[in-house]
Amino acid sequence: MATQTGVPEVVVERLPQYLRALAHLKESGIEVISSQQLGDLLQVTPAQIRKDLSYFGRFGKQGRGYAISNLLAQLRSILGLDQTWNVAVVGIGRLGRAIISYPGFEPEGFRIVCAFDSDKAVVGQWAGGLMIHDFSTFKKVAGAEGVQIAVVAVPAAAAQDVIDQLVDAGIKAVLNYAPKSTLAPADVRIRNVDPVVALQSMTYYLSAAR
Amino acid sequence: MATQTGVPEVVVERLPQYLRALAHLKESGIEVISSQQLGDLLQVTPAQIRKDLSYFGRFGKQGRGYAISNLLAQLRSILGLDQTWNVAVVGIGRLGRAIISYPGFEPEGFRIVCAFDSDKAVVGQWAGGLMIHDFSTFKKVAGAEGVQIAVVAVPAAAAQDVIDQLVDAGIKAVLNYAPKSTLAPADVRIRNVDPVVALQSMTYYLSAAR
DNA sequence: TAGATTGTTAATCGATTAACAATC
DNA sequence: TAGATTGTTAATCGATTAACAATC
Repeated sequence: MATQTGVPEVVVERLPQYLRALAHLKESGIEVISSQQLGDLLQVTPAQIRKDLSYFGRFGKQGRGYAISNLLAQLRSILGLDQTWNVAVVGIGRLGRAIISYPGFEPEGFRIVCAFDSDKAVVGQWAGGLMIHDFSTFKKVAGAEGVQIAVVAVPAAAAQDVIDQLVDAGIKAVLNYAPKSTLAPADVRIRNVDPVVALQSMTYYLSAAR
Repeated sequence: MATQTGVPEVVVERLPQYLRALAHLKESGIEVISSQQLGDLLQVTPAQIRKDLSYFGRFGKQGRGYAISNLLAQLRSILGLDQTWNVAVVGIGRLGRAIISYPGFEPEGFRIVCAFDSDKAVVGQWAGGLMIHDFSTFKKVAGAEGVQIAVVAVPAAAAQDVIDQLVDAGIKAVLNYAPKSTLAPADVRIRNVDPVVALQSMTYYLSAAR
């Protein structure tokens, strides 16, 4: 039995970029695109696009390129975006409320179905149409709501503890807005959204002539 | 003359992570740390930490490790964080206002000094203590304010046009919140903050058993 | 001094790119 | 058919890791 190496994570992370560009092209009425043209658009080499796609199947036609509608559907299916995902938001402060109100999730199939906080003064209130639950009830409430993904928007000092409890409740995917690098078991995916860290690596290039 | 290869970008992007962990350790009163201990904390190999740091200098002591205060100061200096950076926010909708009000930038040395929008109904209003300028006046106003970094929070459809104009005004670093991959000259750094893209690569691992 | 840990070189690993036969 | 472009293999490139002499 051959060892299943799997698809490199860096490849999986590029697929949503392809998806977005293709969706945009489709809206413009374009029906077919070559790896060369898509590469020009995204500033990656055509070889990389073809190699990336080849991990998953053969989606193109020689001499012609890729049918955009078909490739879109294939990528959506590969990424698991042909279904709706139920999301819980933990930490309903200023940032958590902005996340709940952000209109960009729902059209992409991410439905925020419940909200949690551990501050008794906030629990029981409503935010963006959702009742705020006590975080200590996460496992029960999130389980009942079929939550598969958690968004963490708590203060840095609380982030690790919250993530430990999410892991304990069986959550396997966390979008972390807390400015803290956190640890989780290898089978739990964490993506950090951290504008300050993003800025801090750009200033390196702004300082002096580099 | 040897070709100056420069520091790999992936190394520069790890430095803020080191910085954050070290700042946290310092607050806990810890004064010295080995690459082994820091690696355990961040889940990277000690060899990687030593190699990364070696691009910039020799900051440790054999047999002992790194003096945290000193390493922090060195990293801050390397990243250009021993100065304040002036930031402009472009696009003052719901998201732009949340960014202006986000309390995490100022303590890290990123000062939001001006705000822009191109909607005449919004220009002239105030948001978070800043008057909203017409984006057509960006070059003049941002120049006068000494802006070095722009944050883009406009709709996807407007993002490329806005970034073109920022580049034209001499901006070399853009933090892009618009859900769109954008192009810019090689000497202009762009970092994308895009929670939907982050979610879309996690769902791959959630679908089926991978 | 003995023990620990750095800084750096060399080996390994994995990702990207180039090249081209297959084929639309 | 001639031209274009895929899918895939092999070559290249670059990043990570292991190993260890130097040295605190």
